[in-house]
Amino acid sequence: MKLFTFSKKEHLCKRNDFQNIFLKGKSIHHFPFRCVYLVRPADKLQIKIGISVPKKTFKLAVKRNRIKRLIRETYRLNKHLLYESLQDQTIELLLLFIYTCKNEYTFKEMNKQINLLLNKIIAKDFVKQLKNQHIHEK
RNA sequence: ACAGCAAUUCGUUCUGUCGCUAUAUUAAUUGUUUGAUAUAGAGGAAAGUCCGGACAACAUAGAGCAUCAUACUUCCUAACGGGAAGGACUUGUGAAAACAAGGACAGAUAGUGCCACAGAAAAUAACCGCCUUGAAAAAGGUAAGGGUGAAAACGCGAGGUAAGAGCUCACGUGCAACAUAGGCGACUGUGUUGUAAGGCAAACCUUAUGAGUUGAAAGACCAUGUAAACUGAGGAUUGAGGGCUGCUCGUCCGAUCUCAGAGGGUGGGUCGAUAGAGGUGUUUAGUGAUAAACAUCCCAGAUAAAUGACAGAAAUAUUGAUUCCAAUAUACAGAAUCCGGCUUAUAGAAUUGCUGUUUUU
Repeated sequence: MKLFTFSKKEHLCKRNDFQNIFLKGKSIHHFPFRCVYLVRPADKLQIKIGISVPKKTFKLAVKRNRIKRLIRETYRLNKHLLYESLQDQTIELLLLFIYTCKNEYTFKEMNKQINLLLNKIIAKDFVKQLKNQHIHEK
């Protein structure tokens, strides 16, 4: 697998997925983001992400597009961190990045923050969480 | 040369690396897909969603009322509340001729209503004044003069009269009708006759013309699903109920019906949907909007939503420096069924025209 691609498979596309994330997901805060995540059992490692920039803080579509593209680009360049560390785990990981800052970040700053955020995510023990979820459901 | 106004056009460019979406070709794969190569990939406003159409649904003719929109003329257009050319009006400049700008430019003699303050009175109006009658109080006549106001008896002169008054007349002004000349027409010129107490329709309203409603989340097909399924109630041509226009009528459907309830499932794909009232160029017709003919081109198609990021160079502007340097900035803004307009936002650049100032000849 190539490292720096970002195709449609890795996008969140279904409306159900979004609803599920908002209903059941847990969140990590790392300024300027709020990251909501949801773990599901699966055959292989699969990571899907969505990006959301609220209309309240950025009223112009141009600015929202710009921020989305920056986040997507920085994720694309940093996502190998996630894949390398979670290689062996058989889970489906849904991530939703919500941009909460009111100012625009430059590429360099964004890159740095995304890097830190991904490291935070890696530190979580997803397998354990999955087990706990199963127990709760039962 | 500079500044201002108006109109039109454009609205950063190039290279490299890494990505995204679509299409075509090709290789692999049962297939879903994956790889490689090539090509294409936001705007003048894509925006506001304000008008007008195309398109689709509402089984199917229609009528009236209500409601909404429009309102000088002719033309353009698929259509328009848009545009072009013109007319009258208002405003500005000007001695005039003329030039420029502006817009909800039908009706106030169908009716109702309103007209702040001031003023006697704001629409069948007499306060002061003037005149007549009368002893007086008062009554009557009078719109010449005064005063108020945004607006008050058409202006001015003569006749006339008790005083006055378009009461009469001359010269003008406005309005209406008719005739006549010009113009397709709005309208303009001239003449005759009549008439003379305001304004507001961006108050209701009247007249004329137009509009069936909804809106791509329209709609069609495929897949999934026990899906024309279950329970209860209603109802028979003497008409329940329904047919996506607010009401009335008409008309049509009408048990494979309607209403209510409980519970379950889907919420995915393909089409619609990108070759069009298309673009570009030339010629012809027309004052012009625009139309016709010929040639040529194919030019975004996403769906939690592609069209990007980084690095370097160039261009332009500003600031600092002072001689080829440095720093900063590069507007408004992102397609979502598609077209034609309107409106609003917009750094900067170019062209043309007009006006002003300065310099030179």
